[in-house]
Amino acid sequence: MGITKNEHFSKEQNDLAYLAKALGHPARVAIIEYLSTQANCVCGSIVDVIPLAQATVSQHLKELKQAGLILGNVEGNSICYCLNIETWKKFKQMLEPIFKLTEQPVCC
Amino acid sequence: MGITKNEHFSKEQNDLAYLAKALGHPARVAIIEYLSTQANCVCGSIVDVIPLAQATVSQHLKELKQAGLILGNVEGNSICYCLNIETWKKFKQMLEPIFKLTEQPVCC
DNA sequence: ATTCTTTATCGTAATATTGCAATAAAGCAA
DNA sequence: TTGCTTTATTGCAATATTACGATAAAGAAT
Repeated sequence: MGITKNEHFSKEQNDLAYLAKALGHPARVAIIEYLSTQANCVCGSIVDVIPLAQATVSQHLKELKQAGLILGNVEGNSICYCLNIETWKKFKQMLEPIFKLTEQPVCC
Repeated sequence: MGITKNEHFSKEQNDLAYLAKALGHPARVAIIEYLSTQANCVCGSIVDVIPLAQATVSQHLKELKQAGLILGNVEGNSICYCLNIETWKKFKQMLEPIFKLTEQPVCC
């Protein structure tokens, strides 16, 4: 059907899935990686860095913003984007219990 | 178009996106969390734990297997699933550079 | 005022995803 | 063998996603 049955799952499960889904496209990974390598917020260069049409990049930025993974501030003519650290902290916390298991010996 | 233009992005970016996408559904998050709370591999109870039809659960398990996030071994009548620790290690390593940034003060 | 730059939105087409009923396949139980 | 249990696969319908051209909106530059 294409529609996800969120209602059967916990808020935490839906939240983690939503963040993971937002990161689940190479263009959005590229945007996040680009932002993470810049010391400050990035104004107006994302469209030049991502090899997709401007409309498509804008759409991906919108999704990342909706998921809370990035922030966008209007700065005169252009828009400055940066990582939303608070959301990334939550993302990290949600994955940590599973990542912890990778430090232990394999069970089977 | 629904089709993703992978070829414009690096293998690393595509790999990370693929893992994130595999986790980008609450049912798949629920499956992973269930497996992560069991001490050993889980044989035949996943269908009872996930509130979706058997065919749908099977489909989600297939996607997780394809992404390498879980392993499935035939055990007589049923199939035993467990987390694929090696892939989770890679997943962790790929996210670590971004997660590291959450430990620093916000830039702007 | 007009033009340029930058980003968002709309409309559309192609493809992917989600979900389930029905059915198949493969082993166990009687 | 016959039936039961468990999981996979097929086929289908409904919805979501991806991508882009065209256009709008808003400020900057001339």
